[in-house]
Amino acid sequence: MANTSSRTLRLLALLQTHRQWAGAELADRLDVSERTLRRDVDRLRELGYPVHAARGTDGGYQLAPGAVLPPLLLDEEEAVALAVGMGEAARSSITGMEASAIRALTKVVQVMPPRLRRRVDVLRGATVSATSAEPVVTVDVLTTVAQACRDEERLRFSYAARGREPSSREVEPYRLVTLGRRWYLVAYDLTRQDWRSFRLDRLAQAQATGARFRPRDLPTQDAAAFVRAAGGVPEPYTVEALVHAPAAWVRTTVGQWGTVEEAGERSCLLRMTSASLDWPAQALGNVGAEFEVLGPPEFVTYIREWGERFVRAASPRS
Amino acid sequence: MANTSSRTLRLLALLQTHRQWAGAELADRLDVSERTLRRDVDRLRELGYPVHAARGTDGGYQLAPGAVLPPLLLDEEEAVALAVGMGEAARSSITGMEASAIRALTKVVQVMPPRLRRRVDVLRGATVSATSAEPVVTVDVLTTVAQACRDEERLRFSYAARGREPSSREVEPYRLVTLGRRWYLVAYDLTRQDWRSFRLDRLAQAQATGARFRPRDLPTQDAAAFVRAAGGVPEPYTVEALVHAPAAWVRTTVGQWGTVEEAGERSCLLRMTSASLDWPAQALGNVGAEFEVLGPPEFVTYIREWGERFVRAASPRS
DNA sequence: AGGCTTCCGGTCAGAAAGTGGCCGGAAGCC
DNA sequence: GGCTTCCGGCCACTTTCTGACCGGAAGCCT
Repeated sequence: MANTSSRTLRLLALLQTHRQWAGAELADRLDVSERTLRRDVDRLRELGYPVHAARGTDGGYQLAPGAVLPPLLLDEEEAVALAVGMGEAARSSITGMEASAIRALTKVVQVMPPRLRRRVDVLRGATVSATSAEPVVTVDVLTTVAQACRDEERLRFSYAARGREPSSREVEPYRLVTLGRRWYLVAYDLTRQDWRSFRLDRLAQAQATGARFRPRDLPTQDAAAFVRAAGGVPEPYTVEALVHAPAAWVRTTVGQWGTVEEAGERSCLLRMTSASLDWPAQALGNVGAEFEVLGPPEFVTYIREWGERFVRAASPRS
Repeated sequence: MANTSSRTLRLLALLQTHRQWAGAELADRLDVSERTLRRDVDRLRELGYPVHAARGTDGGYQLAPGAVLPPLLLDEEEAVALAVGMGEAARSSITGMEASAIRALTKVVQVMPPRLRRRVDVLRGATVSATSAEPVVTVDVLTTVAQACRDEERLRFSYAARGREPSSREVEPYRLVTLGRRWYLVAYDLTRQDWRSFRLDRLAQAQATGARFRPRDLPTQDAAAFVRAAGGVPEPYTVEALVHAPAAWVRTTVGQWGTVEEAGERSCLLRMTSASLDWPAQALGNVGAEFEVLGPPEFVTYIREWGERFVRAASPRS
């Protein structure tokens, strides 16, 4: 405990929690002489972390942004917040960020004591939010699966295919794919002796067996393509509507969830792809402008019902 | 660089990126003998990080969850994802988690090279999503303000009060408050010689001056109460509706964004507080059940207009 | 300007680690 | 039983770490 490396780490932790630290204070906390503290600071600098020092009456040390990212020293609360936030980010975020979000998530969850993990799941449950009532993928499932893909370890889990009893599976995980706001695992099913795709929200008790394997070649070029091609996976809807508002405005409200094309002077064509209809409906409601639904027919019905329901809700009853 | 502490850290980093590592492999990467590696592992264990070791044909070392959270070693991508995710989490999440989310966010941002910070802001811009077109608080503003509160440092910024020209302010920051999906800073304004609350999305070029101060006593008990009491801040709406669906169901869809009370056998009373009306409208739409809006009147109108708009949108035009 | 506080880094000598090599042992897989 | 892997004691040697003392430089305040 009175180690040098431990002290270096503690110093870094201290520098991360307060912006400014007086030398004497730090030396005191670390229980070393000030001379040694100065040497420790030097050590940090040699490791690439730019510790800034100010002299004078209220001088002190502070950690500045630099070329290398120092190890983050989080407390439990922060770690939980991180896990919850990353779970959310991975699920619904900007294309290209999911992978990094999951990597970060995996790193925290891997070292989190179980009691913290439980807290994460509880909090995530509370976050399902109003956006839609889709089944949630637990952090545990998400991270063990991601980890197994990364480390090329076999995976055992129980899978409840649509309407069927849950069955136990053992697979060689290949890739994690996100499609239409859902997560899928592409894997080689060892009992079925074939490639399969699994919806993560139907998967439970995921566990890496520890057995390593050499990844096989996927028949399809691309894991995402495989999921799309694999039967049984519901094709997401592609919704089209003509919105009577400037394209720029629509673009800012809808953000990245759809594509917008100019159509005439004050109108534009909005196209959104989603596994469910509630999401595009919300988006259109948010735009706040007049629009016409072009398709698909289900969406027309959906919007009409929603509209009628709202009109009824706003009419006083006897 | 050939330091012991640096090596300990690198070992930890390696253990975080792969679940399983063979001893020889690790020794090789760290460029030490296997004996020393074993000692390094021991060192980690002494520091409280439980490194699990398996013997036998494909044995190896792996980092297990333990009592202490080891420092997280993130790469740049992960750090960016973390910042984006935490920014989101802080803004819209479960009560009680914002503070930790912000602390975590501050820690990363503090050490992030500026170029990464820019990437974070770009990505956050893309996340505004369909939920609503509210102005976004930049990470920079959020973190410098949070940091200044924490470290009791004076803060200088430019503030654009409603409809007025931006003016420069110097304050003693007190507390960060989130209210109705918005962020406020409660601070003692040094030029005005009085307590003020500032909306973070109207605040720019925030910068800690470096001058420390001893926090004054806030006249109000609670910073949140102060913001609510402070004139000029628009009171959020409190929306009420009678939903004809089981309370449990409504609770799961609406999550924490509202309170649900049983009302009769198959109905419940849903109450939501929000700065804007679009949010509760979406939530009600999502529930998918019949409902009656009880108030306020603006919301009745809002729902009716939304409903009529949807009905029109679903009707074919000539 | 002068006094104060703070960080800075050289030198020294003793104390404490870290290091590789060697080896017999124990645990898990085939 | 044979293989592979981790384990940890021992030893001699090297390197680093540490606290104490110092003169110096930079920044703040009066």
